[in-house]
Amino acid sequence: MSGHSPTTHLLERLSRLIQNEAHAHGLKPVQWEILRFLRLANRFSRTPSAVTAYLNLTKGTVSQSLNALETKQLVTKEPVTGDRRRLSLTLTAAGREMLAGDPMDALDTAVRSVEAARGEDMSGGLRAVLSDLLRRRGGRAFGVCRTCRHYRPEPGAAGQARCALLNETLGPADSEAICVEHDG
Amino acid sequence: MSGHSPTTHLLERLSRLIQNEAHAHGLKPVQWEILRFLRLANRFSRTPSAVTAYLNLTKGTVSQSLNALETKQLVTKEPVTGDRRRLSLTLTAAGREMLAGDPMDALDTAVRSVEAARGEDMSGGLRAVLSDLLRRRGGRAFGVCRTCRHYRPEPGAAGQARCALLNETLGPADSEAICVEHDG
DNA sequence: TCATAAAGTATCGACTCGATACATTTTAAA
DNA sequence: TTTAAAATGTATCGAGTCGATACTTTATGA
Repeated sequence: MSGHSPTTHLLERLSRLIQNEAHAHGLKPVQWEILRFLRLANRFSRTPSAVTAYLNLTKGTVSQSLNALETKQLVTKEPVTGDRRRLSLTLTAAGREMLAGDPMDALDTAVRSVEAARGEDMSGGLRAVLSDLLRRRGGRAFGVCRTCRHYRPEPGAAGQARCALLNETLGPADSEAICVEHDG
Repeated sequence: MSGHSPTTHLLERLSRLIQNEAHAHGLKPVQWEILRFLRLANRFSRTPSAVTAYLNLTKGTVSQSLNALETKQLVTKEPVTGDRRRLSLTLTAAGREMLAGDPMDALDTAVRSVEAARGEDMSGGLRAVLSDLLRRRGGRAFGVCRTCRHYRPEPGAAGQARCALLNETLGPADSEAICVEHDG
């Protein structure tokens, strides 16, 4: 008997439920997650290798899944100028449309309603759990540009910034997007 | 851009991480979950249909997964006396041994450490989220015998009880086990 | 009794995913 | 500058996932 703590047990059950729900509209769980990542990632991070790192998948799975998404015309691939090994991924209009029917919206609704009703924000605890796990596994935690050590706000221009690592200018949208190069 | 709330996003990422970690020791995620369920379930609930309902899988997946677990000698199947359609599942000694190396122990460690450090118990909020989702989907929430409407404590005998639905006596271990028939 | 429901099995097809091998291109080192 | 090592992505294998569908056997209830 025995087993895991109540919270762990609930996370396991929620994880299963999330997997179960993620088969909607003819897409597979991983395909949904790739679409969600592409919606959130900045332009330096919309590549197969960033998807691989973020979702902790194998290169093979990502390559296959991207082919499936390309066939469904939800994502396009283009070569990157400057590095001929790389591909740049873009959500098509159909891809964004698909995200409007994201089955995970039900989870989001439940989470928002529970947090509002209980006056409790679980994100701090969950973020700590995720960081702990990723650190133990040696993975990167990722994060949005604005919180990165390479982030340099442009003095005078509100919302404008620069990435000191890639030496690229960042608009307001970039600053709030997920970046593979994020370094806390 | 935009997307889900921070908490939802973290639950999605944790779910992915949990899936990724669940490939240890030659078992697949679902196989691990079946082993965990069998460790927690009472004797009325160690059947393929209970596994199917609890994990929200299809009968086909459960049937296949149980065959795999039986081949690995982690689980045994026996016919049930009284209903010749049913099978009773039992964790073998090797199955319990396998659970000693459960990759989800890492999550449990992280959860316990974070909750202790922050003095925060997330189980209430997570339980509410899970209930909300299950209710919306029409699924049962399950639960342990002791909290069931059919639970009848045996007056005088500490820990002894009876199930009014199945008309069976329950020992202390049964009372704390998950039951498919659980009704809040 | 007899239709219906429930418990499991079997099969198909698309996808997941670790593992391995491979072709290109880039980067760093000698 | 040539060369070795690393990085990006693809291709293939094998076991498993999982919705869908069809089927068998056994219980149950009108």
